[in-house]
Amino acid sequence: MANPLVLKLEHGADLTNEDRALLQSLSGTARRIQAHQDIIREGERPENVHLIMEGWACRYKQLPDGKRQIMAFLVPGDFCDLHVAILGEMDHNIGTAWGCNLVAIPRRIIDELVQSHPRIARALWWSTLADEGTLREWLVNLGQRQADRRMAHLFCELLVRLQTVGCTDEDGFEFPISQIDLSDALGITSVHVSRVLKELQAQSLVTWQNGRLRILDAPKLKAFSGFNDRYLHLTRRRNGGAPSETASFG
Amino acid sequence: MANPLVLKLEHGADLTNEDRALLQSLSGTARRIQAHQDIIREGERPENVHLIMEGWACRYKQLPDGKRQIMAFLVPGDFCDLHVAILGEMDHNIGTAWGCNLVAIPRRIIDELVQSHPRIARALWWSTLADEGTLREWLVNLGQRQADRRMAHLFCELLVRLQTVGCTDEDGFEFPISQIDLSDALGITSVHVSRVLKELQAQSLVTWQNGRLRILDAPKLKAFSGFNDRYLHLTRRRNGGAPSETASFG
DNA sequence: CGCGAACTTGATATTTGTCAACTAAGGTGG
DNA sequence: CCACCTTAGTTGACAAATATCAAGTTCGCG
Repeated sequence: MANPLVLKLEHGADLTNEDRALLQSLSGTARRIQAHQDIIREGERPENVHLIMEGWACRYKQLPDGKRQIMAFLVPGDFCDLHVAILGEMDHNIGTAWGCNLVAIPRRIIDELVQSHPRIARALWWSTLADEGTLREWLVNLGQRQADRRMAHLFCELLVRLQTVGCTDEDGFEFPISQIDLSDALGITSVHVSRVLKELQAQSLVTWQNGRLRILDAPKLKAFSGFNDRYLHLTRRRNGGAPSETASFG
Repeated sequence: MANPLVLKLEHGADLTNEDRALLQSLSGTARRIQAHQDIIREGERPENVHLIMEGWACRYKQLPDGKRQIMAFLVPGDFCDLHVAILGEMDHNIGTAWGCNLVAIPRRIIDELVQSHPRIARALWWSTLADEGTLREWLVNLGQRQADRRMAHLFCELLVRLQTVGCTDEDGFEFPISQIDLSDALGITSVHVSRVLKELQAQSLVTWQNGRLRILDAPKLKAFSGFNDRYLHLTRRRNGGAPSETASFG
């Protein structure tokens, strides 16, 4: 099976075969992490860069009163903490939402790779900037859409992202997280998740059984939620600019 | 008066005097933009990098049904579109929330600066990553806090950010935006903004008159909203790492 | 002076949260 | 293999937060 990291980063830069081989070699020895474990905590300065190879993780913050907000779901091919070194320390936690295979890559390896391979450098920055775009869309989702559209929008996003890394089949994907996790991502209560979900299923938009989400009518679901995948920046548009552009920020 | 860009970027890297002089020279010829004008629109690929020197701008997305979500307020020292080149095109709009002085810097200039001055490169990436941290906190704000805390939290953030660039006086700052803009940032209606604001004023936390926001009791406001400025990454914590760290991603 | 945009206020509607009881499913020890 | 326990999910009744609608009010500005 193709490597999710390579599949993803193809969207961020024009990789060479050498680039691909190097990226693939990063994902050598994944280790298994159980569900609901923290991978990195707020305040830490991780020495390794963590890459998801399989399963689900999430970025989250926990408030003093116990409330929790999930700020991103991390799927295969996603980095947890690529550029923390520049910020100093983590300002949020990353935990598994379900069992997860992940690779810990020494920062030094990434640094070297980036210094000698400008396309990889660019692709990695692209992935960070695309994450930021996703975050912006989540903000719109929480701020402007009501619960049913909000949930539908998230499902659309996950479908597209998982398609990109080859983790879907024709009508859906493995989605083994709990309704409680989902409620923390959507900013609603788990009781309300249960009701809204029932509603989406009643409208024949999705089904979610045995940890598997089926998208019954993707176009309808996208229309319903106002989903447009532009913010994911998956379609590389030719950059007329000087060749320096690839190198300048790498 | 000190340059807001320099004041801000000091927090992102250990700048030399040469770095400071170069950054300062960027902000040469600001031009004035009226209130409620777009600076850059979704889908565009700006040729210049835009830097706010004075006034207020915001990132926002507009939904087909007319709803608008503001995703960030941009204040002096903030870039609008530093790294768009890597993403290809803007996935959101940037507009003035009020009159604004801004500088348009040719991308080539930035590219050259970054290639020859690693600390500046690092500081610019730092600013982008710190923006991302801010976005995450906004997500928590929208997802988990109710309207009064949410508004208070935003006020705290703006206070700290404006202090950083020398745009506050002892008890507040110029805040000439409309309640409608504020409502689009907080994800509530402007009617509700009016009510919540009245409440905050009744609690003697703030006053907002004649386009000027006074923070009457900052510690109380921070406690009330659960504000902690860690996510802004303004306090540089020493990075034990190898010197390569400054250069690796620059 | 009068217009229009922003803001305020009250009445009411809608969405979502809270609480509590119940059901279903998975794991563990006897 | 069953009794029991725990956790997740469901459902209904009710409460709280916020939205909507509509009618003022204020204020800058032509």
